[in-house]
Amino acid sequence: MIIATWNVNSIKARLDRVIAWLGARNPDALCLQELKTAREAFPFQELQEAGWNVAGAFQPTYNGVAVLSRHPLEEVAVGMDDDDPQARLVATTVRGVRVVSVYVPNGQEVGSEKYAYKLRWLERFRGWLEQERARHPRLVVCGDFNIVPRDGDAHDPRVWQGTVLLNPEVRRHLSSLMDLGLRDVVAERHPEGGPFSWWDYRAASFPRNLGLRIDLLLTTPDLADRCVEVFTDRDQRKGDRPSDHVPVGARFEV
DNA sequence: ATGGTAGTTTGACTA
Repeated sequence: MIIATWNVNSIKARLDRVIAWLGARNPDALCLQELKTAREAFPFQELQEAGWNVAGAFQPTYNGVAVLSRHPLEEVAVGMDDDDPQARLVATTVRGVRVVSVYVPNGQEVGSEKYAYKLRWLERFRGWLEQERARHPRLVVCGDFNIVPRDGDAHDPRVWQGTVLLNPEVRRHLSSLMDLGLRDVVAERHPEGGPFSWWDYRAASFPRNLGLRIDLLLTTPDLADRCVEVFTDRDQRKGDRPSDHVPVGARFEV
């Protein structure tokens, strides 16, 4: 079973690329982030015609997350609670695995209102995930965490230290999530750090490989023990109109 | 300290 995550930075701008990638990789589930479109304008028809079911949380212009699969999408949950104005979480069960697609707030700048929202969101997410995990022995949280887990996950940690993406406070929040009994399957196969999943569009960051690993798959131990391969599709940062993130995934023998 | 690019949208915001 292959499960992957990809921050596409607009599904409409990336639709051809996403459909081509789905056909080539044929994952059992793909988690998407930054759809940047209202439900009314989401390309359900194109994806359905290509064979993909969709469970999503939508809002115009910003955020938006989805899970795509050829299999039935069971027990869809949109958002952590009913009064969540930002579309940052969707969960569904695929072939007995609880799949959660998240887009953690970026936080913009330490000390800002957006950073306070990021920390509050992570706090709420921990509470939500604790309950979800209790209900689902096989669970994977996929998404853009906007947190650099280890120094080795940054091209130059000194440059990023103290930013919203890399500081002790956000790392404590990530550890707190993992303390619920979740494992970073990509990190376990790359103890030296990396591979990067995001490069800034600016300043020729990709050709200079000034990247970060911020797109993660956290799984319950049951799945982590069955993980036989992880991948980061770096080629998806190349060519015409790439996202600034690339797909990250894992194959599990279940 | 700032700017560099991209997407949505067509001005300003978010990343």
